Amino acid sequence: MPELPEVETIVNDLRPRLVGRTIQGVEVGWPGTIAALEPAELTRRLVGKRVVDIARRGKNIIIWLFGGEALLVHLRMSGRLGVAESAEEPGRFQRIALCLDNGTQLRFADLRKFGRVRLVPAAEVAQLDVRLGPEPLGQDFTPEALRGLLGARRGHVKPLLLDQSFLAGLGNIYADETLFAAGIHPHRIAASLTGEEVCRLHAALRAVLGQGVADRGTTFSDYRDGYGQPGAHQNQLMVYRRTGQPCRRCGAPIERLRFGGRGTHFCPRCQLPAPESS
DNA sequence: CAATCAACCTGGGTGC
DNA sequence: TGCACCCAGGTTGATT
Repeated sequence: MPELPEVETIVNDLRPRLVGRTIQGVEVGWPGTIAALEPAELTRRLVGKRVVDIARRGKNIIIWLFGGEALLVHLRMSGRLGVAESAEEPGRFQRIALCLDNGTQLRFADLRKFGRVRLVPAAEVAQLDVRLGPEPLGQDFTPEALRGLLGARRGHVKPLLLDQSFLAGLGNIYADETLFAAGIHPHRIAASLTGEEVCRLHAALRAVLGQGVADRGTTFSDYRDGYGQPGAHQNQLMVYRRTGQPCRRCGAPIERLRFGGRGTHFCPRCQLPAPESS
């Protein structure tokens, strides 16, 4: 499900209902979600801890606890995170619930069980900045910065946009939509982009991700915001999962390619391949 | 460095 | 209804 705009929406939704709350209990529905940690051990270390902040880095959700540790949440494909009244039915796919001191619960649900909730020291949160590329909506992410990143790369631009160590937060939907908005064919070699194309790509990243946030994310099936509501950006998509349908700009049928197992959607007329490349 | 593939999981959709 | 596929917002590690 969740790429940068979805995770950003969830974090902003949760902040006012989570910060300042103290954890009073932990319910583990599926131990795989907390990986190596025993449920009893997690409970022991969480009960009594107060949430002091919540933040996003790439697609990671960082729930800061008093004392310096943090819960690092990754939603992967089908994870959901929200606050609900304790009295509400848990739902079939609930994996973890943190009981809070005001009668609500922070609930993590995940149909496919790929998502993870890990209790980590501050040093491990800091490691995110080593592992991940820059934030595409950040102040220091300038067209020049993007040009510098692309210049050394000989690979195709589409899979590069999905590489979290290259740029943090893009997933399959927004990568395809960004390349359409920039008018760049997904098969182009990154280092071959002209200065003008790099500027268009930079502007497209900002515009597409910004609109995704403004629309509160893209919902196909699993994604819900912090209140359990679907997003609205699925109505704005130009190419993603529109194979065979007419391009909303030029009318040509949208085509689909595959890069390392990931479906890639593009308009063959609005996103021309490089003249000499194949 | 670049690319592919298998794993990790469950469910929806389609064609026979 | 059943069954056999293919598809899916992600990441990691092995392999070539």
